[in-house]
Amino acid sequence: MEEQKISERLLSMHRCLSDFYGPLHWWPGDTSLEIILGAFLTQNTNWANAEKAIQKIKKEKLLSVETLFHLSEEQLSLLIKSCGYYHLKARRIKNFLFFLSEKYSGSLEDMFNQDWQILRKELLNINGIGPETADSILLYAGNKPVFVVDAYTKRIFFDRHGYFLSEYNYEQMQKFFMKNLPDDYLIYNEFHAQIVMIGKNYCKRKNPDCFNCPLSKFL
DNA sequence: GGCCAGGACACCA
DNA sequence: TGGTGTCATGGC
Repeated sequence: MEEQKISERLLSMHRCLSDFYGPLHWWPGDTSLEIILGAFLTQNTNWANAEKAIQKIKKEKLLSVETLFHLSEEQLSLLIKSCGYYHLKARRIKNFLFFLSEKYSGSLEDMFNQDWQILRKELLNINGIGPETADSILLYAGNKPVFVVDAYTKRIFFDRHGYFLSEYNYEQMQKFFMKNLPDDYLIYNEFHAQIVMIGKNYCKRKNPDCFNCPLSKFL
């Protein structure tokens, strides 16, 4: 398909989903710190379990950079147990907090004032932050124009709609969207949120419901 | 009781 | 560079 056609088609899909879902107000979370925590906690985990862990941290009034930084890895792991992989995720969150403290004096505002392409590299250097987590942090907590690719994106645009010629890696898939969509973080935000909704509701690994999927007319 | 969920990394060849 | 094992809880 010609590039212009691909762009038009992607935008058309995006508009179709906007009509279908309305504004999704993503990412679920009141503050940038909460969004960042969510990005770690939902790694290979369903959101409901991650959400429980966040609620527990909020209920204990521990949701601040300063407080979490001084919490031990063990204490943190017990708070986030509900989301699975909790030892691992506690270490990863502590790795991030250590980076934030060392590099930006614990200030998320200073961190997000950094050029986002440099910040992306810095985040990827932290053990426990891969491309999806880094991009979720940049887009949803920092309002940076980065497209987030996840398991649903692959399933919908590769397995279902066959947009990618072969199985692209993360960077290639991301480039596909960023090349073909306007450079606008609001569009990236909303489109990825819509993709997750479609993935959860219509494009499950088993028993996909293509018939009722609002994207079926684009097949 | 089995399968799955909004990844990332260590290890090995 | 690519494939495989590991990390783990809770809902259906």
